[in-house]
Amino acid sequence: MTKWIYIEDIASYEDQDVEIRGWLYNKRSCGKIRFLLVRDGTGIIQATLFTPEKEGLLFQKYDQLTQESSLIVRGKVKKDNRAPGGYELEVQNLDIIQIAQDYPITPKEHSTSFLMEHRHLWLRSQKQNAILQIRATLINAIRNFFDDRGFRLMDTPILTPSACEGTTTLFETQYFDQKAYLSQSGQLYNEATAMAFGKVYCFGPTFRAERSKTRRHLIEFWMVEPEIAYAVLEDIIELSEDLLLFIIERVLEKRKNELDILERDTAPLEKIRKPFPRVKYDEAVKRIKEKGLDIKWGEDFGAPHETCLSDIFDSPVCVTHFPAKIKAFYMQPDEKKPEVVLGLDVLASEGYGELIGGGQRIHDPNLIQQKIKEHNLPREAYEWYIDLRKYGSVPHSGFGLGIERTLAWLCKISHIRQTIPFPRLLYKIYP
RNA sequence: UCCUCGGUAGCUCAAUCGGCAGAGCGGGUGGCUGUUAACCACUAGGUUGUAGGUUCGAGUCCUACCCGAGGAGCCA
Repeated sequence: MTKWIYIEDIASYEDQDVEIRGWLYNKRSCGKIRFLLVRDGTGIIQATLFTPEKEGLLFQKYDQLTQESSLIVRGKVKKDNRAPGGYELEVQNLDIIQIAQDYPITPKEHSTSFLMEHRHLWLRSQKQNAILQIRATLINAIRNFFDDRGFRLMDTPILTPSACEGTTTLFETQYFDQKAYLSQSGQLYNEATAMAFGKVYCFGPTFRAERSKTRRHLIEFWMVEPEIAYAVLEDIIELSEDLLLFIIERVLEKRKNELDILERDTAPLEKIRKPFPRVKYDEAVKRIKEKGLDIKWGEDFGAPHETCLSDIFDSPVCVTHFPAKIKAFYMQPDEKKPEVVLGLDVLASEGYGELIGGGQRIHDPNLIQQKIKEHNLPREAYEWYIDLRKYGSVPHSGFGLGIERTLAWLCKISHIRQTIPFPRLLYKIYP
């Protein structure tokens, strides 16, 4: 029996007979030599066919093969500089599993809408494969980061009885005879688990029913949210720096090949060091105005403002101390300047916008009740949340990191829809 | 939701002033002993998004609708 191996491990099998199970990526011929490009999900290898006479069995099989036909090839692994990837397989034996008829994605350019309609097949293409390999590494790095630092994983519910921050952007669904909503953040629940476990994180999908249609938005996206009891703003600024540096380092180390496939220039990522530049909202507004953009104190940043800020610094930037009225009800006011809150946004470099949003939460029981009232939130839905301030309340802080935006930034790809296997976009839920 | 642009062969696009519907890729057939999105020759392939209208004549002009792309607001 020939050993079944994966293409990513091919280098350890030089001059040995192996079996590869995969699909035909492309084929070429030149006289009495034929080339198959076989992919198996972990890579692509060139397989060569030689036959003295053209009517040979291998050539008959070659002629039948079409793009994305499934096949098993057996042969000897050879080092050869002429082969893409440096290794090729001298085929002795070829089994056709199924002939694919008229595979729609040809080795030519296609429009985005066509590729999105065929997302289930587009995943097989080399660049999409590279992006999602990096996604898996990114998620693994994030989990390792928190697990190794003693954070407890706490899964927060996806079906929730009320809004986290407001009610306009939630997907409503039926929960037997009452209404329920798809979670847009695990944060409020994490404030409860942090009081039970000290430091926690949740990792899961979140849903926003906003009618936004930009390269930075998904309707369904994944977010990791750490929350730490007794932590203040400064603590989570440092945590966010350490997290981003760790994932950059890990992705550069493990996914060099995939970043090459994506033609990602990694120099800007390699240059990133801590501490990141820190600006308070007041100063950020001043810097944006100096660059000639229009913004007034009290306004939230738009996409051009975020791009402007990240262009000024050659690194991710921590923006803090925002006006209270543009931030969520639970944000802790600054003691020295109560009209601003101890919020944190980390903006990516290279114009990729907000990666992280978070801050220090209100721990005073009277203040939290006052804010709930001011924001016209239904008090009965927040009784449990108010309890957290009644029974051993402490200062606490946390943030959320968007997985897809982080991945888009790491890969430097233009649109977030390529960073998740099956993106949910405005009005688009197929496939 | 608003603004801008687009819809022609399976795919990506061209078609001058309103005047014969075209090419590359992919498919099929044949050729080539090291190809790199291989190449060369031949070949099949069309209700021009839908519905109206103007005109001797509409892919092209007008109206409505449908679908898509890019951007804005909001956000991670």
